[in-house]
Amino acid sequence: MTDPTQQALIAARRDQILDAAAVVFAAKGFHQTTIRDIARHAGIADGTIYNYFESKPALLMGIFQRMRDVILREAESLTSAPPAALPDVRTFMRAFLVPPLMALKRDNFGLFRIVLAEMMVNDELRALYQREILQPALGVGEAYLRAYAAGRGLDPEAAALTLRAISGMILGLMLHHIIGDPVVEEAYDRLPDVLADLVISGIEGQARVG
Amino acid sequence: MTDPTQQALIAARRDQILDAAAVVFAAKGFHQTTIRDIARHAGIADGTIYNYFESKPALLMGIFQRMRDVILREAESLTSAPPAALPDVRTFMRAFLVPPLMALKRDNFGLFRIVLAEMMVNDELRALYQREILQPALGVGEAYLRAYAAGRGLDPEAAALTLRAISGMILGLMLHHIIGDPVVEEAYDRLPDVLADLVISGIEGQARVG
Amino acid sequence: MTDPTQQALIAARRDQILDAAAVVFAAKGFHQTTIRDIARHAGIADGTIYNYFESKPALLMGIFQRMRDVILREAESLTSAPPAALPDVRTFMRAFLVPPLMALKRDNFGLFRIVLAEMMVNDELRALYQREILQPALGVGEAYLRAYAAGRGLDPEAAALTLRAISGMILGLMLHHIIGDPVVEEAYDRLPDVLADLVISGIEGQARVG
Amino acid sequence: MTDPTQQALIAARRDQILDAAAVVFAAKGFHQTTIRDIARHAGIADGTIYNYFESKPALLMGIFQRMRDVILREAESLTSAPPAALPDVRTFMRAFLVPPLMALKRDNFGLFRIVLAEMMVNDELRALYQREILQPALGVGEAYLRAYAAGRGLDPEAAALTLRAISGMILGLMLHHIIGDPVVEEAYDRLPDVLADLVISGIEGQARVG
DNA sequence: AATGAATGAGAGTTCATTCAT
DNA sequence: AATGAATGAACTCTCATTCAT
Repeated sequence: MTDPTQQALIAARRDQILDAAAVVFAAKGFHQTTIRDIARHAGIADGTIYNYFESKPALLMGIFQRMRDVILREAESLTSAPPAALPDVRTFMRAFLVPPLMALKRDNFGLFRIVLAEMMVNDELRALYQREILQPALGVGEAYLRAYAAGRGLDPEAAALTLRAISGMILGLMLHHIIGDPVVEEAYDRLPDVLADLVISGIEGQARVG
Repeated sequence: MTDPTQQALIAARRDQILDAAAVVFAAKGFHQTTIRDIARHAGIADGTIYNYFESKPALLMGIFQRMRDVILREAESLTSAPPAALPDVRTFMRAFLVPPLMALKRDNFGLFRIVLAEMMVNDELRALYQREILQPALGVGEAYLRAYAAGRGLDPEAAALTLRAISGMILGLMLHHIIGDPVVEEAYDRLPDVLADLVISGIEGQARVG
Repeated sequence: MTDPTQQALIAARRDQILDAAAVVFAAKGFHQTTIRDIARHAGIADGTIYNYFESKPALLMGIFQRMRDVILREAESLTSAPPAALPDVRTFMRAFLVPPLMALKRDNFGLFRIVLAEMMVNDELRALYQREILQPALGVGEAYLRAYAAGRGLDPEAAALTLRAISGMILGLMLHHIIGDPVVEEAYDRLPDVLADLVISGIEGQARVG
Repeated sequence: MTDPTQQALIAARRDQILDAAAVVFAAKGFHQTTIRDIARHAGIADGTIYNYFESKPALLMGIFQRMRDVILREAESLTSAPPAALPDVRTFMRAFLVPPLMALKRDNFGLFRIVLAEMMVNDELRALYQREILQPALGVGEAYLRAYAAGRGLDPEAAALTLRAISGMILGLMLHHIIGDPVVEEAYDRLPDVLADLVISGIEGQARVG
């Protein structure tokens, strides 16, 4: 049961199945994909999938949890960095903007599209995203922004909402890309810089305006 | 065939069906909704729906096209206003931000959720949104922003991307609301103001930075 | 909804399906029968069955309820007879024995076999049989036996158990037939007489013994 | 191959599996039970079962054959008793009635329920029961009854049918218990006496009537 | 034009059985 | 001999769509 070789085999098979599911889901969408599609793509029998996953939705959850694990691991290396002093705004902003934008680009937007679509309709998935990805990410950002605001005499209460605006901007631009806006598609790689400029100016502007 | 009474009757029936479909889709999602659900909710027979719509996806397209018509009509009143002089930034920004944010709030985010979800997966719907809603809206904004940039000696080439950032911010914050971020839920009505501040400062900042 | 023609059509279709189900169940058993078997035998599509019945077990319940209705109708003609005086023992005994023995013979034991088999395993079916067939039948018999015992100075408390013995005898002999005991098969038609003799002597014997 | 230690091991494993199968079948029914259920309950692997039994139905046959062996062994001690003189009727009747009634009570009616259910549908099982249990038991009884009838000047031809009536009564009362008749449940232990009384009177009555 | 019963392809899932280890 | 992962045929049930009335 705790035989490490067995564990590895099981994990490998799970991964094999999730890999296949991810590819097919990304290509055809969750509802358009059949279990048989996934099994064929993984080179296994239909029934085998059910030795590793409860149901078809469980496959999506499995994919999502793998995504989350990757993100968390990346985030850790970010957070665990020496928090000696606050990094300067631009450094922080880029550290906040780059990972999600690039993570998405890496998998070609395919999976995110599917997960996002299903999230609109699947309460469990939505709650999971909200709890395990969105809130933690916002938490890190909010802590920095509050500290920054405090040091500049800005209204720290605005931090939470400003952060949502920034995070929303990221999310929204990824959506633009998915939807197929050619401008965003073409300039996607320049987004971190452009956004950082815009946001930093925006925040500093709040100082003058506030 | 072109009997106006007939036409009106047909239009009324189509609306009745789309109304029912909108309610049920919003409540249960597109795939979870059956034609029977919609027929029952509209108080008609299943088969009748097929006298007015080709298929189940066609219902979603129908809903979407009605949404588009409403939006276009609203936009018209905006654009057709005397373009004598450029409005000031804040006025324009609010005119750009408020309609989508409020349109969504009006229908309780239900339909947008469904349309968005299906857009991720349905090429036709995605193209339609891109072509008939997103690009026109961006076009209006971009025209203003270019003019504004020109008048201020800013880089007009940045306008397109900046506008996407703004538009993405709107989209992303609506997503935040749908996903259930409590901060956005609570402060939703203040978003236009906060965003306008942020964006205006951001743009003006670009002037200094650039 | 209450259109009598519609009602008749629906009832006819239900009957058509139950007829087919009864034939196939009797031939192959409940679990060995597929919905497709039944549909084919009824000359309809698989899906049509589900317009009239919730599920496969519901078909068995439907069959059972029809059986019950037939039995009740027969029993009514028995009970509603002028209860002026108690019939003599032999008359009553035969009236008690003949209907179940003959009802079974009529349908060739096939359905009873299936219903009995499923009753062993299906709580709902068992409860229904117990409540709607067994107990009512026993009730009628017990009333007579108590009256008879009272009139003869016998222990009326023994009536309940004696009646179960008689009823059990009927059930058991039907089982013998189903199992294929050649003696019972051959003499099945003489059973009412033989049993009546045995039982009457047995009861009267209780008088002397008691 | 004929290594006695091996043989014993194999027999032990077979018994272990049948024990598990008996428990699970009794609890959930034959069709509701999976091979995995049985394997888990026996603490072995699914595949191991197939080293000892051909198929799932073969497990039921195995259980049944063990039941038969027990019954035969019990019957032997009955039959092998000094057949010097005929026992008196009451003694014989109780010897005929008690074993099946008590055997059933012992295993809580669970297995019998399942075996009976499957017997209705499984020809092989039915034939086995008929050939190896029912007919032998009836044979013993019939021999006695014929001798008894001969000694009393009764019609020996009635013996066969009368015996079926008695045997049927036993079977039927066990069914009543399984179906859940509260009267039979409560008085189950008194059945041998009540039945013996009824039957003896019945038989003797035949003498007077005949 | 409206109906809704009929259709049947196709879905997700189960599980008896096999067989490489 | 024991294992249990893999298999895939077969199942029940759903539902978009059709069409005779």
